[in-house]
Amino acid sequence: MIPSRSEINQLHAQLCSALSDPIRITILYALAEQPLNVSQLTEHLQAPQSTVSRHLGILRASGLVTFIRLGRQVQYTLADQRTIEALDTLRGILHDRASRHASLLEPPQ
Amino acid sequence: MIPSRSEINQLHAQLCSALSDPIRITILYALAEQPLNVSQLTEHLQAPQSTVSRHLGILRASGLVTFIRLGRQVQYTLADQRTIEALDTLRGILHDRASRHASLLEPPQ
DNA sequence: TGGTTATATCCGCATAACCGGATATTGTAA
DNA sequence: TTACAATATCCGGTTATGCGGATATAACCA
Repeated sequence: MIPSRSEINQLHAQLCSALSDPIRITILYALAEQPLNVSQLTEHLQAPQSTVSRHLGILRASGLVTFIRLGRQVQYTLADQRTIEALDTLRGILHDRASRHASLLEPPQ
Repeated sequence: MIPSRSEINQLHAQLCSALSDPIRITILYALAEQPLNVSQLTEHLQAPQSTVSRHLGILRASGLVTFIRLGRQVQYTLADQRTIEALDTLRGILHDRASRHASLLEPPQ
């Protein structure tokens, strides 16, 4: 069954919406450095454990992270480095936007 | 004023959430080909005009598109080609996921 | 088994996002 | 001006998303 263009856009949008939360973005960048378990992420994010777990559930459901149980911890791993690539590309847009605004405040050379 | 990391992530998430709708994704890919006015987009999307206009408003607010009035039309343009770059990167993830699933259904070589 | 730790899920509530018909606004041309 | 075309905004209703305390589940240890 070949997915229609609109079905692809639907999935594409779902993937983007998994990225559209500051906590989830923070989690993804943290996991890009190294796999981490829920306690470590909770510590790093300074957010309630249930909140972190909920966001991890969303990232899991979207396939952006994988996890394995290690004893009583659950360790999460970034599933695909391209996620960071895409986030970095978008961050580049923000960066340029910011520096353009900043330059308006500077005196002309 | 240097934005904090969490402020950046907030903006980053806002940018992603502008991408997290199938209609807006379709609009962005269409504008990547050429600038289009609202009527042309409405025709292309086969959606109510008010819906298209609302989505364009969101893309405008997020800075992903720009527009100029040409007579009584308003022509929209993709603001930054990197938007498509990021979308394509994410689409690559989807693509690989799909072909991985598909290969499970194929008989082994 | 009983207790403790790590994580996930539940729940009620608050906020945000989407939809599309109806209406307002803006521009053009007769 | 009046009429029409193109676009934006309003409105009310529905659905999705986020929050975090409380609770359930799973694994480990004594």
